[in-house]
Amino acid sequence: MEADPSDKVFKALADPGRRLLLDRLRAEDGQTLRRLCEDMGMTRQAVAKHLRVLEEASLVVPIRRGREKLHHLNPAPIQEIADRWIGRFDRGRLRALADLKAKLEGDPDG
Amino acid sequence: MEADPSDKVFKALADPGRRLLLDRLRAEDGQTLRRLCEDMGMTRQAVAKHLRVLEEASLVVPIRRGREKLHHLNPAPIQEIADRWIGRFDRGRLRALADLKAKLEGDPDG
DNA sequence: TGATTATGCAACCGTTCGGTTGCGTGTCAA
DNA sequence: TTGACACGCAACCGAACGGTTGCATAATCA
Repeated sequence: MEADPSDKVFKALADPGRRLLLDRLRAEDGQTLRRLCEDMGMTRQAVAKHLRVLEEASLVVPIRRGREKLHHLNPAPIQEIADRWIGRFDRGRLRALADLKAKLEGDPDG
Repeated sequence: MEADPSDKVFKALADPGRRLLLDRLRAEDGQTLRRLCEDMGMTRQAVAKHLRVLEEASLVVPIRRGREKLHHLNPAPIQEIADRWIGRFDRGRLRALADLKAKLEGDPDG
């Protein structure tokens, strides 16, 4: 039902825990699940679920190394969103905000 | 519990319907609720709920005009995310993707 | 005034989400 | 070979989500 491929990325980014995981992988790439569980305040299985969501959004690429699974960050989908989607709201439109503020202040009854 | 002010923005962007509403407001700013309901495939109340989420994320600013409510797009929070958060995953890191691909291809067993 | 229009409010409902517990499987090391 | 370690799988649970229906309220117009 959902054709937009970037939808998974948006949904994956919607959770603060998952954003934290991305931050941690950015700080140190290729960490193991056990390692990523530290200071997350939740069980290993919960973290594994979050990582799975990130994997399905292609934000994290897992590499099996013997009995452990190294998680690698893939920033490409985020850049894609920044370029394709957020780029639409370019800085030129930010001028509209000033206009809006002026309108709000000059027309207090709404 | 959630201190991050940008969390609401991420969550608001997580729904494709809400992203569509932002797109429509980008195409034509200051639309009424009734207008925004057209071709959304859901009831007015559902659209109103989505708009409320966008308002609480400061992505949409409503202005009452008599009995109707004009919805104005505020791209600032999106730019904020693009600058503050997505900016961390700068293009320099995209080189890591090539390295990762090489690693995956050169080490097929994972 | 009275009908119509634009919106708000609230209860309700099925599904998804974030998290847990419990158990199974494969890998490494003594 | 045995035990510990890293991980996967699945059932379960409460809360949040996306959407509906029904009714109330305020502004406009004939």
